[in-house]
Amino acid sequence: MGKQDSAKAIKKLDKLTPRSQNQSKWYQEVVLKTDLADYSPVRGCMVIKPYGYAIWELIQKELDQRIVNMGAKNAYFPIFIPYSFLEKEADHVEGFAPEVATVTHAGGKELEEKLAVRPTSETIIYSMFANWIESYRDLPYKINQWGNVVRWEKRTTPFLRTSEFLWQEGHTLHATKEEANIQVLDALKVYRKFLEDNLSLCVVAGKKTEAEKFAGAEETYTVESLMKDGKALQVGTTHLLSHSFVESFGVDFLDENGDRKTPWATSWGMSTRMIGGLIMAHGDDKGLVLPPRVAPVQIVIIPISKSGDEFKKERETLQRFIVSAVKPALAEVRYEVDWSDNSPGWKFANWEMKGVPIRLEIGAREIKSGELSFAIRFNGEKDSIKIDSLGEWVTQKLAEIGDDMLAAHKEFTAENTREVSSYAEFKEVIKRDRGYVKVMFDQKDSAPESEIKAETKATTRCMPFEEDDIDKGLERATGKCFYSGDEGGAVTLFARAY
RNA sequence: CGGGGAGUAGUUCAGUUGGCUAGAACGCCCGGUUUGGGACCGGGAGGUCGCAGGUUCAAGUCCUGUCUCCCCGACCA
Repeated sequence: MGKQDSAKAIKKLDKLTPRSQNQSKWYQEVVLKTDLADYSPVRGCMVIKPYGYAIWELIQKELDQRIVNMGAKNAYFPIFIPYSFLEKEADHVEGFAPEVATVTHAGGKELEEKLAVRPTSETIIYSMFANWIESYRDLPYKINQWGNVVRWEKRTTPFLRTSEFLWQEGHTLHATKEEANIQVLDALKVYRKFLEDNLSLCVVAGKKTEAEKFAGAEETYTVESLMKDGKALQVGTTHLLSHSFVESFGVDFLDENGDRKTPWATSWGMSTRMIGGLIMAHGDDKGLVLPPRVAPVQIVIIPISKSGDEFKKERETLQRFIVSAVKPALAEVRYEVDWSDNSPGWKFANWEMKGVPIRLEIGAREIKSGELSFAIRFNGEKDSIKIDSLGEWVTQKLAEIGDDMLAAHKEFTAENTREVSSYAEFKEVIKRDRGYVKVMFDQKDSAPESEIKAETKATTRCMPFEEDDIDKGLERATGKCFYSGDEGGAVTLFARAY
């Protein structure tokens, strides 16, 4: 092996491990090499770096608007919760106790009462609601909080499951159960629409089984998304809490007749896990593929020019061209011009890894012809566009890429949703194809679910809505349970999940 | 938390039965040549070998503890 060969061989090591070769190594490298995040000295916690945080900020901005449009007002509650608060709701503490971090010492002394670092904020929020709600005129009462929570998970992965994560949690109170129910489904609709519009993620909406619902909820709804490796990811949840928490913390109100009533509560949340979903649902061998709406850089411009003094004029011409002819057309767009010293090939590969939706190449050729060369990250399309129509084209193209990515993910999800009628077939499909497996299942007793999980690693993801339409209610079809064979099975999706 | 693997430069790794001033490549900085799919030459900076103890004349290397990461399970947004 010559010197050059060995350098080349080593350089290859610096490249991204192809997704097709080693999924988990790929994921880890994408997160680190694209500068989304870094590990921290504390187990399971990650540092979200500027590129990753920019995605989160774009997510926040858009989602926050939609939440506010549902009538929620933003507020902030403390991260510390008296531990006894968690214990007031038996199911809640039972569900969360194993993963709660607690503060036992502060100010150099042992605390009289230990403090829980919130794993979720229901308890502290409803304890405050008890003071704030007095009359039916105060209802509905809708609060949203952007914050962080801590859950001491046994096994962590950046974005998909971290000890601390950032999220949004909405908490609402309503005069009637019907209203609360509508709120729970409205939030679910907002989540789905948001994920489709902004993250180009196809999701299945549905209701969780008894075994899978939130600790303390009467009903839990979910939006689940299928990752490219055939495993499902719960991207968002909404809970009909009904009277739990509310009763424990003594929240009540006087109705029109002066009668003391208990309001009906809901809560709902989505987290930085969404970013993990983005990576896993859209990424490919070359790295990230970002949907334009949440791409911190939507367009990267690679100037192609010779260096050296004799070409200084050429570079200046190129720069002037970019400033005068290109930049005005990109006024509404997040773009970056990469003037770094790296070679064009390196820049192409690097920005592809970072998932930038559109690349423009601009050199002497483009200046001469008045047509800019472009490449689309998502499908590899390469062509050129007249400089005069650049502005219009960019707006339309970015929207189109978002739509196409969603369409592709919808197709993928449909292709990987399979119906089976027997457990034998179920096991085979889960093992061979993964994806969603649609069955008739009787979920009233949780034992079968844990048996199936133990044997196949697959869990119930949800009981979907009729025709995938949240307004139509859950699928009404019933039949024999594929597992027990008894009547009373309802349409249920299983999958291996993150 | 159980089973397995790993921690040496920013990264990937080498480092012999414990033995001289701990190495390489890539990356980074400086100078120059380059630029349409991961360019090249010359020079340079960068390490208390994860951390804490111990054994020894001598520890990156052996022992104990501990922390973090990766893979597999049980817990989960």
